[in-house]
Amino acid sequence: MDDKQEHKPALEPQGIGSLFMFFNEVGIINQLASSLFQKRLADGLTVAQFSVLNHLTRVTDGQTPMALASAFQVPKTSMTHTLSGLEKRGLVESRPNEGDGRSKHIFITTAGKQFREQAIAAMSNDLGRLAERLDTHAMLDAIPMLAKVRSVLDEDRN
Amino acid sequence: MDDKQEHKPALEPQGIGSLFMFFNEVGIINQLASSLFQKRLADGLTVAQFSVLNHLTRVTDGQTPMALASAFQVPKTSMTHTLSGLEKRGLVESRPNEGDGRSKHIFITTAGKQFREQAIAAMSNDLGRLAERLDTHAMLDAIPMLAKVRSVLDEDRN
DNA sequence: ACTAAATAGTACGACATCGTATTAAATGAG
DNA sequence: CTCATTTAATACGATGTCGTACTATTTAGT
Repeated sequence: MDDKQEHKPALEPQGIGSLFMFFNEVGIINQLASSLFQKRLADGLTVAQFSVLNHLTRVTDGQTPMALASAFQVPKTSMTHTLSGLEKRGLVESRPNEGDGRSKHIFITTAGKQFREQAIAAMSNDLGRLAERLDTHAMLDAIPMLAKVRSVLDEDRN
Repeated sequence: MDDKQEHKPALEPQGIGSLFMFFNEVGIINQLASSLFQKRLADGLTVAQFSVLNHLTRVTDGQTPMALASAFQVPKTSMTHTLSGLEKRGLVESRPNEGDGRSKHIFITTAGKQFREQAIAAMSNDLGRLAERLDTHAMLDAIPMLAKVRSVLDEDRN
């Protein structure tokens, strides 16, 4: 009787260690990739700011700050800070949200599009150099699994 | 003649986009996992500090700060900061490095080991809950690929 | 319509990260 | 042995991130 746990043993020690290893690798990859990208961004732009420009171009333009915060899973206050830097440099512009006076819409500007393209050009050499040494096929195959992990983590936090 | 680039086209646009997507997912997973772990760490300890305790326990004790910085791929100044917090709380202790007066060795203390075990216990519920919804097998299978990406990024930065 | 609760965004403060410069010790060239 | 170079660690400052509190506006319940 008492050899059975309440719910379940959570996870055998080995599995816990392996999951730690997984998140550990993810953390280091993020660190290294971010600092690599950072070096290619002119004018002191951050990776977070570049990601927003990228999102506005590749996914949808005219999003609200809140929608952007949700898309990147960062606190809204972080997004406010990120956007303020972009707006100060004229890479995005905000327009009022008719129908909701609390909110606004963020649009990428012509300068923002140019900046993004120049940044991507600067990064393409790095990506090409890395692609020679990486198993890009395995990386792309892993994207659905990563997306799944992401969405489970997202739903889990309350 | 002039329709050929200097080295190579770096990467076709589609491949670039996919790599961005890969690093994007990695970034968000890291964000969500870190904030989840953070909540379970008592006394305001950071994930970085917990990772060091974990490393000293699971890999090697008595490392130098420089070796730890290399293991986690963070700047040595970040590691100095991380360690100072751990030492202030008595979770690690430093002893002089006989044979090299510039350096020192970092050892986990009994309190540090206890803290780590308590933190892992606090996290195991979360990990178990997540493991029910995740394809942990696919995640573990991906670890070698992640390690490869990590090591290529590491060797690449000069 | 009216008031309470929810929501978008911001202000502010705490702090973790990291780049640059500095100090101290070890290494190497001559 | 001496001096230049390299290396380990730290001090310091800048800044990105994020939690808490606040304001303004919308939504909902009665």
